[in-house]
Amino acid sequence: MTRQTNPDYLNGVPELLVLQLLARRPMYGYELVRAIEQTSGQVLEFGEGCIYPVLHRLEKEGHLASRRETVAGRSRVVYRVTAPGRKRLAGRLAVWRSVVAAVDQVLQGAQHAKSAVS
Amino acid sequence: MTRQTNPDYLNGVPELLVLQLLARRPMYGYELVRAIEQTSGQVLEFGEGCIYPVLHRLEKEGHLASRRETVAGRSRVVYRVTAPGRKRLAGRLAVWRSVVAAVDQVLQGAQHAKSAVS
DNA sequence: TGCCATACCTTGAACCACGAGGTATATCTC
DNA sequence: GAGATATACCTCGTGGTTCAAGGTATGGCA
Repeated sequence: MTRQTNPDYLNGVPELLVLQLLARRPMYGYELVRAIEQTSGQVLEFGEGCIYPVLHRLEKEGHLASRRETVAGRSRVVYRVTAPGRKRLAGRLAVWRSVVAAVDQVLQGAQHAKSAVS
Repeated sequence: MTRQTNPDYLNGVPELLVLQLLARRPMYGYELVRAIEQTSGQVLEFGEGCIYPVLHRLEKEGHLASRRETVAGRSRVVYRVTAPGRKRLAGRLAVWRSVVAAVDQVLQGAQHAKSAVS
């Protein structure tokens, strides 16, 4: 009960951030987990158990492509965004912005959004 | 797969909006569903199957209080926010804003938040 | 040698929005 | 007055997703 751990409001956010970060430059899973953590100032902390499944799913859907790389004896799976992936990113980004705008509208207004007039 | 219906990013949003709308004035369930739909410009469409459970849970937790009302032969359950409810609203609002800020930070920045030089 | 950080992965549980379905009354239409 | 529509309440089952925890393996450091 109570569910006091993490804040929520996060549904779909991992995928959005993964796509955006990878659109900037190819990265590997462990790196992504750290990048999200640091860049958000520790506000967003998606574990590996969240990020890896997202990566695998996106790759299976054709939105990401992966390539194995070995650096200093360590094997990494580096992901990059494909063309369909960029389209998906654009879509998810638009949805995110519209949702945030809609929530803010309900939070603030409510009185003026009724039916134009005033 | 597919899951193309609604955008997501919505986890916990219904509770936030319900608390905020009720903090403005008491309302009943059906009215809340409509209000959210209209005010958000049809972007957010939480069904009754989403709102009613939220209302019941919040009331059970003491964040809402209800009162039966009969208008034109129609029975309504009107909810209002309690003092603990207002505290919860403040908290959820703060979390929402911090999450949105964090997501935007990751979406935009990332290059300057790294660690200076490379 | 032992420990920690890196780097990958899977599994199980919990949660939540959603759709579909169910009841009942008032009003509007034909 | 018969039927459809709108109001108003409610519950249940499903599916997707985040999260915590655990599991494997290698390299660097003390």
